[in-house]
Amino acid sequence: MSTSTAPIDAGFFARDTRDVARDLIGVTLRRGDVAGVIVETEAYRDDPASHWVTRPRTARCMGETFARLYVYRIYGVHLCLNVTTERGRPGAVLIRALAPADGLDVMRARRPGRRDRELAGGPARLVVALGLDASWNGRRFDDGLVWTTPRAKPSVARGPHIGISRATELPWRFMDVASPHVSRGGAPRRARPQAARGSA
DNA sequence: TGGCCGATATGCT
DNA sequence: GCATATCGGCCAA
Repeated sequence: MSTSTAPIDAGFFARDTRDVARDLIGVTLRRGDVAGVIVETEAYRDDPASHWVTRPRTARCMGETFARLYVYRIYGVHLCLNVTTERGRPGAVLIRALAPADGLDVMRARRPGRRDRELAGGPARLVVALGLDASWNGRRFDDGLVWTTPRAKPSVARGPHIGISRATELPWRFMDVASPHVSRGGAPRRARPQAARGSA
C-alpha cells in the first residue's frame, strides 16, 4: 500500500523553520529499500541552543543554505540528521524519530537485538537505521534520499525542545500525536503538547 | 595546548 | 532514575 504521493521539492525548505518542522511530520523518508515516516522533529534557528550559535563553524550551512543535509556528531559516538531551512536566515530541522515503514529486515540487520520500536525512534537511531554516516553532511536533501508528502496530514502536537539545557522553553518540537515511535516516551511531561496549527 | 561540554543511548541501581 | 562512554568543537589561558 502507498501512503505517500508527491515528492518534496527544495522550495519546501525555503520557509520558516517551524513551518517546515511541522510539515515534515508524516513525510516518508526513503533511502533505497529502507523507509520510515517522520513522526518527530525539532526546529532550530538562532536561539541559544542552536548550533548556529554554539557551533558556528560546523553549522555554517544553517545560515548559508536551505535543503541541504546537516549531519553532526554528538557525544563522540552518535550522529544526528538535520535539513537546513530558510533563505537568507539561519535554520535547520532535526529529524528526531521515524516510524519504520519499509525494509524492516534491513533495519534490524543494522541494529541487531533491538525491538522494532527502537529501530528508528531517536535522532541517532534513525541515522543508523537508514545507513547514513558523516559523509552525508552537506549533500543536497534529495541526493540519495526521497521525501514524499503524506496523502493525509497527521495530527501534529508541539512541545518544548528536549535533550538540551538552553532555550528549553521554546515549543519548537513537533510530533505525530498518534505515533508510538516518538522518542522519550511520547508527549513531554512538564509542558503538555498543544495543537500546532499555525506557527508562532 | 588543555579542559570542558554536548540537539544521545545504554546499562546498572 | 542516574552515571558514563567517547570525541570533535570551542573557549580560556
